Amino acid sequence: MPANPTPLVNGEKANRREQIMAAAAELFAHHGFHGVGIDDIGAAVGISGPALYRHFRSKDAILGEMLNSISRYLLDGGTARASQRDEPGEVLEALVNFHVDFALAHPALITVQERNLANLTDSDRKQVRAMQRQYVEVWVRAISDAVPGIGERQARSAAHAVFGLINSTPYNRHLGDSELAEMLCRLALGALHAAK
Amino acid sequence: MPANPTPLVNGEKANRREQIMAAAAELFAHHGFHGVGIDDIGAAVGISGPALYRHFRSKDAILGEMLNSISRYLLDGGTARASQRDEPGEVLEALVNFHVDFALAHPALITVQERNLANLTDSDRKQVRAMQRQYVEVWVRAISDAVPGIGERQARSAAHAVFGLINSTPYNRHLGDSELAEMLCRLALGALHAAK
DNA sequence: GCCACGTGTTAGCGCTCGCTAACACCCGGC
DNA sequence: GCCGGGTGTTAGCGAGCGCTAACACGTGGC
Repeated sequence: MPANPTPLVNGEKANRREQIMAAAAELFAHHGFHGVGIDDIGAAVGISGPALYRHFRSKDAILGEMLNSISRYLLDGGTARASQRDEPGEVLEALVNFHVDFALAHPALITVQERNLANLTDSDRKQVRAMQRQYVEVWVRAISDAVPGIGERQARSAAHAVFGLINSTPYNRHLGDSELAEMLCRLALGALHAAK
Repeated sequence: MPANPTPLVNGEKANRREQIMAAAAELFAHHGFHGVGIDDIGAAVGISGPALYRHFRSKDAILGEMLNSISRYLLDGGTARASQRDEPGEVLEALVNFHVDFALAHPALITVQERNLANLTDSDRKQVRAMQRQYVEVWVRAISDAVPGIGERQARSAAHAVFGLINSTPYNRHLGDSELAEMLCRLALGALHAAK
């Protein structure tokens, strides 16, 4: 993996902005965007309510930045992995591994991205959707190349279905991480090979 | 534009309660529970806000009844189909078909059930979770029987993953219904056969 | 020593929310 | 003819929301 300076969100000794984003991600994932108050987010990082406005322009901006960075991370990582390999089967496997790793490492972000598109500002939503579409296209190409005789629309449906499969990590805590990762990869590839 | 999906327990002429539940399902699916107001739900069925309280005790009660009826429908349908067949492969196939049919017919309900468990009353949540757990157990048994050598925890993870796959229908509108149904069944069974 | 700045606080605004109160109308049964 | 139950209306309550205002305090540079 090429050194990616943007650490996405992780909660330890990050600076305040990143702390806030991590806490907000957990809260949004659990209660939904409208179910979380400014005060809740503040309390989760040990400051109180309005102090957030020293770091973000608005509550919408927190969600906007969160979804933008997730989409960008997936799109960049996906295109990199797709262009780095030649054999169609390998490309698909690399994409599956990449997405599984992300879903396992950041289940809250997966949840937020899946559920809260509708709560974005118009302009944020436009940007996020654009990146999501491009990410899907990376998968569609990979699937089309790896599964002989599959149509483009079938490939797109299969891609969405496999996202659903992999993104089940938030509900899927019965196995250890590495065991679950292996299982999800096997399931995803099994599904894709049965697609045509 | 009242897109009206046929209510779960379909009385042929939908009475007010069912109308309200259907409208609320669409709205909850799109905006999230806290993103929808009483007035929005009322407006969607042509009455205004507080008139809802002639039919439901509270906004929570609407969600509670919705999730309860979904869970009950899935559990009843799943157990029926599982007990009606003998061969393990057939049981699994029947379960997949059943769940796919439901997800295709009621994408909004699938979305709401997936996202809004946390917004339920404590007692409602307890009931719904109990039924969901039982439904998962039906699947776990079917998978354990049909996939030789798979462990129980692996089967549970596979079940959740396949739910995620099938429940992708809300994002998956590129194929016609019957084509998508066939695709999802094939993907789900392909995944499950690759589970061990 | 002092000022500018970054980061925190509390008070409170304007608005929306879920819900109740009070009232209005329709309609079937006696 | 009238009464009562079912279903609708509008007005308005108390609470909670996102956000701003006004102020406090520590720190580094001159």
